[in-house]
Amino acid sequence: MPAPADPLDRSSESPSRRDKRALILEAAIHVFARNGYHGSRIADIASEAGIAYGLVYHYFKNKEEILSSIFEERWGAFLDTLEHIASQPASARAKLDQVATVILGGHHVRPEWVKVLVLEIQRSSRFARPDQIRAVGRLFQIVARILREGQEKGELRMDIDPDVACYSFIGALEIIITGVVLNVIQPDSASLDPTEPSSGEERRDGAYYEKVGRTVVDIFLNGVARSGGTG
Amino acid sequence: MPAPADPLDRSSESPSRRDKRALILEAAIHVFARNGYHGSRIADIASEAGIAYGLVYHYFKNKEEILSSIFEERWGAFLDTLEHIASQPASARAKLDQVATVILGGHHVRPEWVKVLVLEIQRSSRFARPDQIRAVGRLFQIVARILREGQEKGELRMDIDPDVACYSFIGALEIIITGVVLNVIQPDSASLDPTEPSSGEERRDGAYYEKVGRTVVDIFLNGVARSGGTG
Amino acid sequence: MPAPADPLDRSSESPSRRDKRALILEAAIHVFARNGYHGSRIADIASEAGIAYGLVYHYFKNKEEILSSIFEERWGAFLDTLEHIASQPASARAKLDQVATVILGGHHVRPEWVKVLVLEIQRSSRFARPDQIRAVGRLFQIVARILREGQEKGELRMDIDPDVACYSFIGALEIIITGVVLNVIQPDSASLDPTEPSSGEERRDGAYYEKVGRTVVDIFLNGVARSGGTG
Amino acid sequence: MPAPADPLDRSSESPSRRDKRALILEAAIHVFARNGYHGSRIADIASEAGIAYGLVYHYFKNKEEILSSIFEERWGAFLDTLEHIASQPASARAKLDQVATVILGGHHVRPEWVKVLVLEIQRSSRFARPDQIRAVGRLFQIVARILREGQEKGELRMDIDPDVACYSFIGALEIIITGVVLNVIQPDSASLDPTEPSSGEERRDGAYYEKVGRTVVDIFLNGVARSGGTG
DNA sequence: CATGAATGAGAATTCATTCAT
DNA sequence: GATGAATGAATTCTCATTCAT
Repeated sequence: MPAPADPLDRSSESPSRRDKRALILEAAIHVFARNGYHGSRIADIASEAGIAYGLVYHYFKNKEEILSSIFEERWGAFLDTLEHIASQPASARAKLDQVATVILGGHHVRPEWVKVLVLEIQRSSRFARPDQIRAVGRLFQIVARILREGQEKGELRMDIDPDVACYSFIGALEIIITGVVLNVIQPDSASLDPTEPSSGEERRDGAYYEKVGRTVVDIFLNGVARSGGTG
Repeated sequence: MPAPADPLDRSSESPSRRDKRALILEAAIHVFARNGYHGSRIADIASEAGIAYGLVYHYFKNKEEILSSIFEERWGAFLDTLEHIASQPASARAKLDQVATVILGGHHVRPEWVKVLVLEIQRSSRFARPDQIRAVGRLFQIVARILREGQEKGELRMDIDPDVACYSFIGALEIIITGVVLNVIQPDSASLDPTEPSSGEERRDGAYYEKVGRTVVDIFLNGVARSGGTG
Repeated sequence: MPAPADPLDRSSESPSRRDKRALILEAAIHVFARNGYHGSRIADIASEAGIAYGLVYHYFKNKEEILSSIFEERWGAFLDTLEHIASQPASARAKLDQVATVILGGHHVRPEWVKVLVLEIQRSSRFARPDQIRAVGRLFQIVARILREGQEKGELRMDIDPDVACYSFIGALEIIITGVVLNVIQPDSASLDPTEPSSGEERRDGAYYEKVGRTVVDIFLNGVARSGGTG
Repeated sequence: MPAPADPLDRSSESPSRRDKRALILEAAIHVFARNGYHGSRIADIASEAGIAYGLVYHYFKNKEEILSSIFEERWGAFLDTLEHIASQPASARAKLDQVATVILGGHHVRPEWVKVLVLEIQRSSRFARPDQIRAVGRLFQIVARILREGQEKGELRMDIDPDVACYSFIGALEIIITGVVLNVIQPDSASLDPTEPSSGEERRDGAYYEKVGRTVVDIFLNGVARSGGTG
């Protein structure tokens, strides 16, 4: 797999002069990830970014706009990546594999981003603007579309509702991320095949995510029942 | 199925004289569900409970203790119910059916409770004391145990790790609840078989949850792949 | 000197039935001494006294009345003792010796009482009622009277104002008590004649107070100047 | 005596722009003196200083830090002055005269400062951090040193302990200040030689303090006993 | 653009006091 | 008398937001 150009990474946007804004967002992500949205003060973000207190208000109307900016940019990039995956002329299985890789791998590479997206933004969605709700909904739509096209190509069962089935797939991935983020799940070699080569924590986590991703797709496609026939 | 005595309901603890405490918790659940933990003031809880401001502090040390009390009591009851289900001499499939019913039905009957448990507590790493983490972990362990016993009885595939597989099942249910709670998912007749009888919203939601629950279990057991064999 | 029946001690007033009031005062003294007036809650006093919360309000109108009751009773007894000393047909020196013994010894025997009288009441005197002000003033008047009578009997210099001189005497004693109470002064054997017999802390403090008392009276009477003649 | 450049006065530190902090301290001293520490609200201090509520918290962590800042700065300046006096090549008597003048005169010139130092801080064991205790102790050490050097120079009796004797001197001065501060002592012409010229309250108080100061030193040096010899 | 002082609305928490039982 | 639940005013401290420089 050709290093899929980390879809969440925008740090290459030149954090020089014109993009102090990006600097602030980057800092905000770290601070939000560490202390939560409500536990973070503007002052924390400013000092993390190494800039003056009031400057934050030159670039953002208020605290909430920082959060929604993070959402819009990161989530947008994330959706673009998924959209790209969904549009390929590959099998549903291959697409789902890639989706799992992006979602789990995303957390592996940029844990703070995921932490903020999953924990802080989704939770504050109660106050969400309609466009944000819709943006979250698009994730489901994209996966549902993959499934629907899989049905059309005869790869998947016709008697399941793609709009419900997508929950099973996304839910599995999301709960794993949440679990890791909250330290309920501890990615460790314990559940890994010891014959696989492994070096250092970095590698180990990566291996864990790979294995888990494969399992999730496997279960989603084939089910856990013996010989596929209790239904 | 004989309405399994709503396992989350403890309101029968006589909210009369001796249980002002329960009254406050009940009020807090409503308020937290409506405004979120951070958006709720003690004053709101007090007025929702119809008591004086300071009385809240007779029963709870501080705001956070209210939240964790809610968690401990409701989550404990929830786990007890699951434990009971897991201990029955039924098939894995039957148990998973019941688990889905309890989780989705729980939200149907007491949306506020679920809202608070899922959004305010479970997703909040900030309040996570070790014992709370552990309590959340028990949910996974119980489901994993159901799967493991299913394997032992030859009902389920041996080549999947129950500790990972349980994420797929729980994740599916949780994301549905979250979606509904956040209004991303709108339970409506659109995705329902129009031939089923339906009367009023109440009924419609119930039917939706039933159908979704069945689908989730179906997918989890049999997979979405055609004739169970892409893996 | 025949153990002068600890003049501050009223604990023998039978703390049985009719004197729950005394019980509360006793408890209040301990609590005030420990935490200061403002740092003490009615609840603390009640629990120290082993009685119910609200009962305090049966015996005292409010928190302040507790403090002023302590003052009136203890201070009154204290003044009575001094009055008694002043009325004896003894020399001024003998009387001053006794005053020093009562004041320093009082602290030795009932440190809490003195702590409350000196630190809490005197500080709250800013809000004091005129009668309290007057009561404090009586201490000075009594000592001044001792001095005046000493002048009349030719024992003391005529060219000093008894109303000012009494400050020198009382001030010396008070600052010693304050110092000990605040732990600025640590009564220890360091400044004691090592030839004196001493056993245990109790004894050591007592000896310290005795020695200090003698020194204070000595200085007050004879001055610190060489051969009494720099004035 | 050429008005010795009021040693406690630091108001010349330009309370203009850069020293908002000093402005707040000044206001706090007034408010504390008027209402006592516990009777003063941050709001009072802010409004006395003519600034916004929250600005106080820009300069001080909390209410207590305001009090201890007052202590540190004023008491430090006070000790510096005493240190200076003690280091002069003068007689013990002259030094004690100056100490009395500084202490009594300090109250005359800046009654609020003394009120806060004496009533709110010195008598409050609750705020006594070790370094504050030590700072108070230094007052005693300085006076004890004056006495010790007086002994070495043959001016003072050798048979008194300077560490105890200093209590007699400081105690006399302190109780006078306390008395005046608490209105137990009313500086008035009553105890003044009516032949001395006097104009207005200002002058009268000054005269009173001078006379009292001289008496205190006189008694401390020569004692009140006739012909210096009852000991 | 940058800075950080200034503002002030909130919100949590405390606790003296009252009151029903 | 006794109890302790109930009340709610009072106050501290926080922090998003504004603004003068």
